[in-house]
Amino acid sequence: MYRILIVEDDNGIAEAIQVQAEMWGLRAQCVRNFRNVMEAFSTFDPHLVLLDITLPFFNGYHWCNEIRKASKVPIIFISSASDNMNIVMAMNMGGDDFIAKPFDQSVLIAKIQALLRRSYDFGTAAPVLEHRGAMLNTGDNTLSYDGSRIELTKNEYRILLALMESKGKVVSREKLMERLWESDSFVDENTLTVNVNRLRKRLDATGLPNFIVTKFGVGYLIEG
Amino acid sequence: MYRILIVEDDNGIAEAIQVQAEMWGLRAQCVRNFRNVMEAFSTFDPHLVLLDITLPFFNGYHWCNEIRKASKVPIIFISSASDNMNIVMAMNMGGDDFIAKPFDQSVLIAKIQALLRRSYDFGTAAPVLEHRGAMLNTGDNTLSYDGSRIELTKNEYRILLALMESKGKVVSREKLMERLWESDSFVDENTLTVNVNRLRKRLDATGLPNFIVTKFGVGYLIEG
DNA sequence: CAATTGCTTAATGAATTTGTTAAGAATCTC
DNA sequence: GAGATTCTTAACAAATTCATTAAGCAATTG
Repeated sequence: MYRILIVEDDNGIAEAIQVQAEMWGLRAQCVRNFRNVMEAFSTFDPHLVLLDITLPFFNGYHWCNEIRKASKVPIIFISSASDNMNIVMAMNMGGDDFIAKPFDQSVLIAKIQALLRRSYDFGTAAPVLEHRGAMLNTGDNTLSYDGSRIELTKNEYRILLALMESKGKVVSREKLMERLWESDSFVDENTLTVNVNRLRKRLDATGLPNFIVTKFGVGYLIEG
Repeated sequence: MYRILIVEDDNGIAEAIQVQAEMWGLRAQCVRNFRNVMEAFSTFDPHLVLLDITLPFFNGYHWCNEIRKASKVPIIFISSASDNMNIVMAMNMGGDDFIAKPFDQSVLIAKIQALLRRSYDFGTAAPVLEHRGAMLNTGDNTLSYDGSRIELTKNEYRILLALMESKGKVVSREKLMERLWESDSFVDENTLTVNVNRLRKRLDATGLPNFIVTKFGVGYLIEG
C-alpha cells in the first residue's frame, strides 16, 4: 500500500486530501511539525510527497531541497502561488508535478496515481540492466550471459531486477519483501531467503558466483 | 539525446515547441500524418510524447491507447479541452501529465525535463561523505581509503555516519545512543563505547589513526 | 489426472554481529 | 596527588541474521 506524505499547513485541505487518498486505497499522513518535516519524512518513508509552497518556518522549496538530498521520491507541489515562474522553479528543483490551488480532488488523485504508476509500476526505464557482462532482459524475464540465455522464474527475476535497479546500493530485505509480495499477504521472512538462495544457485551455475552480496543485518547488494 | 514526438495538428504550435525543445538539447519531431501516428511513433522511437487531444481522424485518447499497447513511454497531454474530466481521463488512460493550452513554453520545457528525469534518470549515486581522504559510501556501507574498501558492520557504519554528518561538531554520547538504539530497548551506556572502540580498531587497521576524537565528558568528534 | 514446475514453510545449523562484563587507563576535580 | 568519574580495551557469552536442506502445497500443462 502506497504511503503519501502531506505537507500542507491548512488543516482543512490537508485532511480533505487525506480522507480522499485513503478512499482510494492509499495511506496518507499529514505533517504536524513544520519545523522538522524531515523527521516525518524519515519515519513515514513515503512513496510520494504532496508539498505546499507557503508553509510556516520554511517554504516548500526548502523542504524539496532537503528531501532531494536524501531521496528521489516523487514530489507534487500544491500551491496557490501558481504563476509560471513558480512552476518552472518547482520542476527545476526536482519536483515532478505542480497542481494549482484550488484544485479538484479527482484531478489530484488522478495525478497521484499517474505519478505512482510512472515511478513504481513502470520503474525507471533503464536502457539496459547490466552487471559483469550479464544483461537482464526486462522483456522476457531472462538473463543473457556469455552467449547463453538463462530463464528466470518470476521471483528470481523480480529479486534480480530490484537489486540491479539499485546497483551499488544495499536493498534491505524489508524493501525486497514489500516489492515481491503485497503487504496484505503475510509471507514468511525466510521465504525471501530461500528465493535469494535459489537465484544464487542459478547465477553460480551460470558462471556468475558471488553476484549477490549479503550485507549482514542490512540487506543484499550487487556491487557497483 | 532524448527524442520527443510532437502530436499536434496546429502547425504553428507544433513547430514552436519543436524549436524550443531543440534549443534545450532535445531532438523533436512533429507528426505529419494523423491517420497513422503509430508509424511515426515506431520509426522515431521517442523517449517522450506530447499529445494533443483534438486531432483530425482520431483523438489523442485513441493514440494514447495505441501507444500504451506497445510502450510505457512518458506521455504529456497538451490540450485546450482542459476541464477536470478531461484531465482525469487523460491520467487514467496512462498519461503522465496534462498541460492546458495556451501554455508557457518554459513551463512546458520544465515539465518535459522533469518527466524525462523521472523516467530515465535513475541510478543517482548514493551520497559519499569524505574526510582525510576516506570516503564513506552511503550506498553500500563501506569506507574507501587509499584504494581499498573496508567493510563496516551496521553499528560501525551508523556511528561513523552520524559523526561524519556532523563533521567538526561534537556529537554527544546521548545523541549517538538515541540514534543507534530505539529508546524502548535499554542497552548499557558502555555498549556504545565498545562499538566506538571496535570502529576505531577498524579505522586504525585501515591507516586512519585518531580518526575519531574523544571529547572527555562531552562526546565524540571528527575534526573538521 | 498425473507430471512438472515453482513457491512456501519449517527445521536445523553456521556465521556474524552485538551486548555484557570486568579490569585497567586516562582525565578531571578538589 | 588522591579520589571520583569517564573512557578504553579485551575476552566471553548471547542474540541475530542468514544459508541450507527437505518436504508439502499450488498452479499449470499435456
